[in-house]
Amino acid sequence: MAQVFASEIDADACSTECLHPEAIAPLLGRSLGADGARAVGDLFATLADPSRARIVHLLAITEQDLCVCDIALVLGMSVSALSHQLRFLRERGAVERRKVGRMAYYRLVDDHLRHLVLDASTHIAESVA
Amino acid sequence: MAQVFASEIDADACSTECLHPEAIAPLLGRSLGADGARAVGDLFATLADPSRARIVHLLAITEQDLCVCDIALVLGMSVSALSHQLRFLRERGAVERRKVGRMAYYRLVDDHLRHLVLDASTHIAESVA
DNA sequence: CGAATACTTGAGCCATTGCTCAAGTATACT
DNA sequence: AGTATACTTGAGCAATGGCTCAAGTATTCG
Repeated sequence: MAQVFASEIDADACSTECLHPEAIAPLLGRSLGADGARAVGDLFATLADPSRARIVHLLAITEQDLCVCDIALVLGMSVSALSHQLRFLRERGAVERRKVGRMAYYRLVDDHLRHLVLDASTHIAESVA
Repeated sequence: MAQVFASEIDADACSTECLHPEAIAPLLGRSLGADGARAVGDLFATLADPSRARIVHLLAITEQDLCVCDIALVLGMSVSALSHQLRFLRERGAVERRKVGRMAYYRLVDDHLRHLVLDASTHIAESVA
């Protein structure tokens, strides 16, 4: 298990009195390190933008793959903006492209992302009720 | 269930030929609308920054609440930067503050967020292996 | 009271980001 | 070949975000 540890603590950094050594001692090796935090941040950044959330959600509820033009129509986005975001998603391994003639069909390949976006949207729909 | 629907489709927007009406017809009412997308985006934006991911992760693995100074020490962040992020998290209902004298103790109150960050960090630790 | 501590907050800075616009590539049609 | 279609990409721009720095509040101590 590739646990990512925090960088070593600079114990003299703080002005002593406010610390609770007994509280933080058990946490010292377990906090997210810089690499892990960046990876977690990147994962959630994928869905942190409304446009990408809509794209990923749409692909998550679709059985077949969709061409850029269809996605643009359904979401009401410009083809250019969509293509930029699809590139972003593709570089992060979230979606895959299948080219047929001059069309490009995209589908969601990251199942973790599918569950995240579907859970989140139902969770939000409930809490708004 | 407060399902959020996409804005109505401007069917004439696209230059006809590339569309797959049979593919997009079943999707038309089910895509994430602007409000839902913003809500989903806000949820994931909470964890989309490495610093916030570390803060939320730390509070997620901690039973008791922690004072600002302790968090700053464990994460190696400046107190000011930390306070800004804690304010961000507090305004979104992710964490709560308990004041004792001149200290402020924070704890995670959003269980959805706790599961998200813990699932994500284990998921990432596995995939890095 | 005044000084120190623990935290908060506003201003400003630099980096990032999501978009539009214009141009570019690749495939299909005639 | 030439044009049209489907998508991609780079440049540039306005908006956002996270940080530092400095100042401010509130509580404690002497």
